Amino acid sequence: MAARAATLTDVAKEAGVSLATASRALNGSDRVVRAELHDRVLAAATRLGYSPNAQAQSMARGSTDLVGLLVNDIADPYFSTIAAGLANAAEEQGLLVMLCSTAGRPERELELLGALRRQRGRAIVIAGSRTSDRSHLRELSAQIDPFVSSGGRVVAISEPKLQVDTLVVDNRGGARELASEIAALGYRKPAILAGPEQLLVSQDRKAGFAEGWPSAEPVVVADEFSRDGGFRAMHRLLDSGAEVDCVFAINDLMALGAMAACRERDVDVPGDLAVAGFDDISTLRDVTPELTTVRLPLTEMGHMALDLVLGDRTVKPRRRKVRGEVVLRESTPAR
Amino acid sequence: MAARAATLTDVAKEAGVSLATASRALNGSDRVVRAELHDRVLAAATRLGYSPNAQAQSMARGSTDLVGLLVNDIADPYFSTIAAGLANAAEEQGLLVMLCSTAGRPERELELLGALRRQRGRAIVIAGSRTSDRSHLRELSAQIDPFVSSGGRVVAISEPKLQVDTLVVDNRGGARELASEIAALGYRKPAILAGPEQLLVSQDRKAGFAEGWPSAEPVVVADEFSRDGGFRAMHRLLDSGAEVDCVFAINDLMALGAMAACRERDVDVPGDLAVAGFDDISTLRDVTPELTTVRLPLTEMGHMALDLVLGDRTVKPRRRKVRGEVVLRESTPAR
DNA sequence: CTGAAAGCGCTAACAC
DNA sequence: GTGTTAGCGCTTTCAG
Repeated sequence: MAARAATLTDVAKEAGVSLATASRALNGSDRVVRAELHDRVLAAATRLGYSPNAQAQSMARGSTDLVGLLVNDIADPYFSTIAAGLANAAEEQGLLVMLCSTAGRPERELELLGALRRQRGRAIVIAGSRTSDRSHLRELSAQIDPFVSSGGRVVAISEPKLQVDTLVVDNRGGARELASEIAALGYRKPAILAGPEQLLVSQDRKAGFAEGWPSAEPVVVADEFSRDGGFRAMHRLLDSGAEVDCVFAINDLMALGAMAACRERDVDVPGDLAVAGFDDISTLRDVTPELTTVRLPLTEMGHMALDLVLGDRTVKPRRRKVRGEVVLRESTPAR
Repeated sequence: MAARAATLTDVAKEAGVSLATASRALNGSDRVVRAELHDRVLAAATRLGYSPNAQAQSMARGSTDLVGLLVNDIADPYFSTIAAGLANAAEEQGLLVMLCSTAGRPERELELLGALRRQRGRAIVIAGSRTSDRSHLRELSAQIDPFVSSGGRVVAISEPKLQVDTLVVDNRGGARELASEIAALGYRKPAILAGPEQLLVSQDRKAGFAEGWPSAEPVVVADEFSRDGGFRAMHRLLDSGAEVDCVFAINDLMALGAMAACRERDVDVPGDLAVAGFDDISTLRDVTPELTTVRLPLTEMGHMALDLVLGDRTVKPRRRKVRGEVVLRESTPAR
């Protein structure tokens, strides 16, 4: 019934003090309030079930305790792990995370970025891969630039395409190393299960793998950046009759789908075909055969992103490189 | 440099109109603004890179576009899938999700709930399981009650322990059915890998399974509610030498850990031991052997939670039951 | 140490 | 149609 939440004015009245005093007592201002009044205010606040209005506080103070997070799909373990790292780091600093998920539609990025900007968070973390779409990039910048020049901060976890601080994932290097390690195991005929053409992660990992492979040009099949995409891509690869002895799926989820497809077609992994992924998603560490992959420190990346975006701002667009570590497991045995 | 973001006043001045007109042009108020002025305002806004201040808007309007989400661990696929469903549903309604993750420390729930309350969101979704800790429950209520009675809305996805709208997951019924279906397959000596004693999910699923099992009392080993917990619990179960032909892990993650432990000890699943889980986490649908489990419509639950919490509020604490569906797969073949 | 009052950026009566 | 103005709940000078 009580349609209205208790305000600071209510508390002040209840405690018989001024608004200013109530404010000072409830939040550690530099001014000190006499112990007796202090207690009276606190008691009144409790009695009224008072909770400060964060919106009003940020208006008055001119700053918020929010940080925005923009991801492609929060259900994807890649992003949810980063989100977890970020949420923890944010919590340590007393910040709240505003979550936006484009649910796989990169067009939505713009709109959601706008929503995040309106919230006037201290910082915005953009965690999805960039695409090669130049006009989209321009539109993003049109949101980002005014936000930044009015004191907002933005960090991207991706390819360094935006003029903002960036946690640059070394996709290319990781894939290159993976390729050469797999080649060293004795494989000769590689295929790549790629994601959507415009996604830079996909391009970079694909290019890196090709670079790292000593001789043959890998066969490439592209599909969605998901378990189902990997499943379909693998089926198409098998249908094509291409002669292949190992498959690099652009991420673990696709690798998972690929292995499922192999199982369905009675292709033995790794007997008939070796499979490798990228990311090292933790829930996938127990699949059989254990998946060779490139480990990314996802949780830590969440932390790092916040550190970067909240850190010293003297240098303008700062880059921080994140390297992956090749983890060879059962799915790519030595031949 | 420009330390200040453009305000509506700036835009109005730039366009040579009044504040009110600028406001009306930028947001579809019921008042109509003459086309020419309208365009002038829009142009000015673009020129200035204007973005409305959501905080100020909510203050003036007296309502926000926020919904809070409180989870135990956003990296856990159970929660991230619910979060994805919720985020999508929220987006459809033009709402933003504020995410808080207790990171496995239920004590933090209180504090985070307070933070969410301060934000004055339209609604708060509490997605973690309740515990049997009565004093904690009371403290939660102390936060929730004033929020609700001042017009806020709260929905829990869990056991109906809080006096708020609740999406009640039928853990007990699901586990009961699972037990009887597994028993019908010919198993005789069950064990349960449970989670922390105080967590009601764990209690309910355990009790349900025991109820559904026709004869023997299942052996119970408890550990953390995670992959590693399942791993350790299974090792302890095997160490104990208990004679067991099937294991019910209280959730899929624990089941995953349990299977990993079996692999390590050369216990064949399902040859030597059948394993079942609960939740039907999507990334785990491809593990081998395929895991028998109870499927929960997690994404949909996110949607439902928002519907429930935003829906008609005439009836006070409403309950909506979510039933799981037993999915028998390779990990529990007929004997 | 305490109180009065001026905003923070915006919306929504209320006038014209 | 458009403009004026009074708040929304809080912090923070500025006086006392």
